Amino acid sequence: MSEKSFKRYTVTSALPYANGPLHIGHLAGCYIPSDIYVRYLRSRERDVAYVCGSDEHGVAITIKAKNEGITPQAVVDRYHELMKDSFKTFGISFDHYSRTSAPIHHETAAGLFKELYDKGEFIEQVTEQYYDKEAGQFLADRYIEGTCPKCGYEHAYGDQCEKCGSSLSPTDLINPKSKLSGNSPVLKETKHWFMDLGRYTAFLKKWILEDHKDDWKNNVLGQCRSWLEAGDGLQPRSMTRDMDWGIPVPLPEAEGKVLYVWFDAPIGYISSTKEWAQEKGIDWEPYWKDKDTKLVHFIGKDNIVFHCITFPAILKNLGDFILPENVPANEFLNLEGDKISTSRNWAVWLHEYLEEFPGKQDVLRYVLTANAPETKDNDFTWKDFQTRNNSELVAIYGNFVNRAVVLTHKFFEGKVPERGILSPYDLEVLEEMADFPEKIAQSLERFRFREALGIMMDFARLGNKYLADTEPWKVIKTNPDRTATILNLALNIAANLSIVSAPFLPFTAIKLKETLGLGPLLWKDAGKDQLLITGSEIASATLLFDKIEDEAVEIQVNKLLASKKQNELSNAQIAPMKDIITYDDFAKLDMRIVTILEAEKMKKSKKLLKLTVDTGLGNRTVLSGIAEHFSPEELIGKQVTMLVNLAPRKMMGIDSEGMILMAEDAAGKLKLLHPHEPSNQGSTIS
RNA sequence: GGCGAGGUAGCUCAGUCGGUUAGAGCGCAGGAUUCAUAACCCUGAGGUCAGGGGUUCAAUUCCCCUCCUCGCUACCA
Repeated sequence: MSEKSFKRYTVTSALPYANGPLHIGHLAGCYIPSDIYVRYLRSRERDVAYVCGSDEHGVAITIKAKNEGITPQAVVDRYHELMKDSFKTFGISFDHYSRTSAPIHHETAAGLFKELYDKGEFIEQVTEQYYDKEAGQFLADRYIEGTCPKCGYEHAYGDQCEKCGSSLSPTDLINPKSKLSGNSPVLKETKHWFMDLGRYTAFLKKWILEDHKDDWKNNVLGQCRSWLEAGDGLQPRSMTRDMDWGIPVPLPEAEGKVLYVWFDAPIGYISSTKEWAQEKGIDWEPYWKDKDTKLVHFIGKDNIVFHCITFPAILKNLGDFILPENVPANEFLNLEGDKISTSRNWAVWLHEYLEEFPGKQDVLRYVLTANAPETKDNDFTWKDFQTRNNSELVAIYGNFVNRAVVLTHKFFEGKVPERGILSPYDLEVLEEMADFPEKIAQSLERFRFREALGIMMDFARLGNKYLADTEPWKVIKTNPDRTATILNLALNIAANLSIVSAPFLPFTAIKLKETLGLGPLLWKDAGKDQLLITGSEIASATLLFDKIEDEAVEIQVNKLLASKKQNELSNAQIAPMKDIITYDDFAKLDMRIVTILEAEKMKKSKKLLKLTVDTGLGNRTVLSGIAEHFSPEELIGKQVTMLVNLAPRKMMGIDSEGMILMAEDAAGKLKLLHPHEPSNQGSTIS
């Protein structure tokens, strides 16, 4: 298979779900690798359609909309624009970025559903599902919560108990509750259309486990095997859902039902291709139906089953569609040791990165490629981000280019010096240089992006070594001609670097080409040793990469720590209720609204403030252990709550005649309690 | 629980269809150097290949067991 040469390529990246912004996990998982791959293919002048789009259906979006009190359309509009914009700024070079709410997608998905229906592909089944009367909708398993029958955990989901890990079905739950309304759902009959995936088992086993056992990634094969060789085999899977958000099922008896989002989402690749072809005025079909087209799906590991089992089964049934040649799924990226989570705000958001690190797209692209979770989950840390920038991009790549350019300006007035006789060492270096493009290409063709990037950096190292070994800054004193040859070669190495690094670092490659005054160059030019015209001017040196200082990294780490703290707060245990008291117990407390007249720090005390308050009954002195939370100035004039009949207590030689009441949050931070509008001094509280 | 992927140097990862001294980058130490963003270049130290058992002349690699991380487990996407 891998030996086959293809006429064209259709490359897809997982459609990002439009219920939140993009983060580094998305990028590392599939957008950066696919973009590198596609940029490489284009450089090789291959015919490519690189398509993607926002995935805008599914129950999660309707719930988000409900929670925010807006329409699902408003949710997806917001995130579609944000994601599209972020991708563009970040340099993900889709040929087309569509969305699943687009009319062309509705038509395409409904049309293909109908085609399968007409072929008799679906099994109709009436089942009983939980229905939330108040919310007026059927509930996905995930949105039912109840007590786990196996371990008694009270917040088990309808599909799984997080505590004991057992898989459940919603009817197993004891005392099920809708997560939408909190009510007890009722069972209600509903009809759905199922694909009988079991019919494809033999075909899928041969296609994946035999035909692709050598060229698909281990993690992908393993995941497929676990489905295909499961004890019960592949089960029929419902392709429709009871919902009002999505693509209506194109059947008269399917009122109030939409296509399952995993039926329609992969078809989004097809409709995106159609939309692109339409705009370009070309035929979309060869990109999906010609046997000479190589279809590649870039996804994260959570999507393997849909791209390797369900979608191929659909394509297979449709008959004239091709199947993916490869599905190079990546594992997951963690962030500073914890898994990335949208709901916990534990993420580096792309749109924020682009604002906070303007012009540093390539740095993130580099770091996420160098540390891509290709074979196992990986960890992104800001420290690593800084180190890779400073000691790899700046010190190796940027430094080499800078040296070559600066030396050329210093010794040859910024003109490409003439090449003279080549030394044996020169020839050796040129020979080595000529091997790099093919080595990088081979790694890229095999989806080994980390490896390819490493080889690219080795090429930059070769440049540095060449300068270190030939020492043009010394040779210039005795032999200007030889120096000219050295710098001519060094500049040619830099020119080559601009070609082979372009898929990984597109912004940098452009800057480098501009600096060297190069025209458009293709992969086939890489390895050549005379890309520059002797005597042509090169621009003065600009730094391709800047150092990232500790402060910039600290800001990011602190931002994450703040998220973590916020999470702890929202998850904090509420203090249990104290013992019941009588009204008489309560009535003994004399609490009043008082005004703080004076406030000063107690000498020799970290915690105590000395306050003078007007209680309406006269002024009192109160010592309060709040100095770490409030400055004296911010307290003066404030009306607060005070327990006035607390027995006086001497602290640091002063009598404290009462107690200011405070609320304490989970983080131990104190908050004043004051009346919502000014009150008379001494107003009682009961 | 079942299935799958992973556990290799301080860190991030290669690798091993069983075979001399297990590799790379970064980090660290030393050297050299000064064209370059104190960068480059050279050298070096660092590993019970998660743990235990087995097969074998030989195991990091194959088999079994245990531990740890992550994913999937079919209505989240």
